[in-house]
Amino acid sequence: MTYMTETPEYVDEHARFAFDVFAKACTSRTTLEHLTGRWGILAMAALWHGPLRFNALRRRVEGVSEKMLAQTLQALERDGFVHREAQPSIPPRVDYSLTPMGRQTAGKLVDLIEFVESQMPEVTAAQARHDQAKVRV
Amino acid sequence: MTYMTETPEYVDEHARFAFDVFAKACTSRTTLEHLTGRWGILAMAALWHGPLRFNALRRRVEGVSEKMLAQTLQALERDGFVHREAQPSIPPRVDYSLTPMGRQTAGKLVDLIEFVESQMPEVTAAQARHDQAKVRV
DNA sequence: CTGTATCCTCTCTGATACTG
DNA sequence: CAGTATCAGAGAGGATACAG
Repeated sequence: MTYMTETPEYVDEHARFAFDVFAKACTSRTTLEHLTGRWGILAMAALWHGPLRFNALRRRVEGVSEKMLAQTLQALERDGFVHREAQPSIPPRVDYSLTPMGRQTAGKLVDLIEFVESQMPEVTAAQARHDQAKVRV
Repeated sequence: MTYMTETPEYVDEHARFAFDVFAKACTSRTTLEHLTGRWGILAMAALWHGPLRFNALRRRVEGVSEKMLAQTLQALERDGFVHREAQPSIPPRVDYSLTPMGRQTAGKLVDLIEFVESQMPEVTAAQARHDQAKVRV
């Protein structure tokens, strides 16, 4: 599958770089969505500092249902970002943790979250400006 | 809104850091979703190397409908990541570009995309292992 | 060209109930 | 505790038509 259907006419060195970056994203769109989806990014961030059991994870990611958390974790496990370790005991105990690859990825996600959070005052200000401009019309 | 409803008992320095990171994400969940949503991240990446007009952007983000692209851009513009410049000419011409804040953010998103892409061979291998293990059951 | 408006579909999501 | 199964609603998303 290709996202890029045409090459910009004004391709310079910088543009060529970006073009490649974007083209590469195509093959990984699904995986990327698992990571950046509504619950994926939160689950990864929650696991960032260490392993968690299913219900502990659920409590940390406020608002997630059992179903969605299970679904999210299954996708992330299949992609190799999350490791699932079940102990065949009664009651069952399952620990979720990040794989080495998952850990690197989570680091970048946390970095993104932190950056966005640091910009929230500016975001809020921008929203206010935008809304006020609309009212004037 | 709070995502964290309990403090882990085993909080050490590292965990406390992660805890804070995660707690901070709460206030910016909506903004984060605009950026990491299905079309948001692709639009940001597409604008990474320079301004684009509406339809050029649409062609670069394969599969996006007019409606969703317009919606996505409006959200990103309102949040202050994207600048929209319309020329009152016939036919109309509208250029979209990243604001300074948007540029920094897009950099992190592109970084994430590139990293995930670089891990795709491992992801694919993990998926194959996972699927094969399932079959055995 | 750059959108907006409308209708319609379909997936995502959450609540509930149930199993091992 | 750690899920799975099922159902129903909400909202994302797409196709089409139309406006400026």
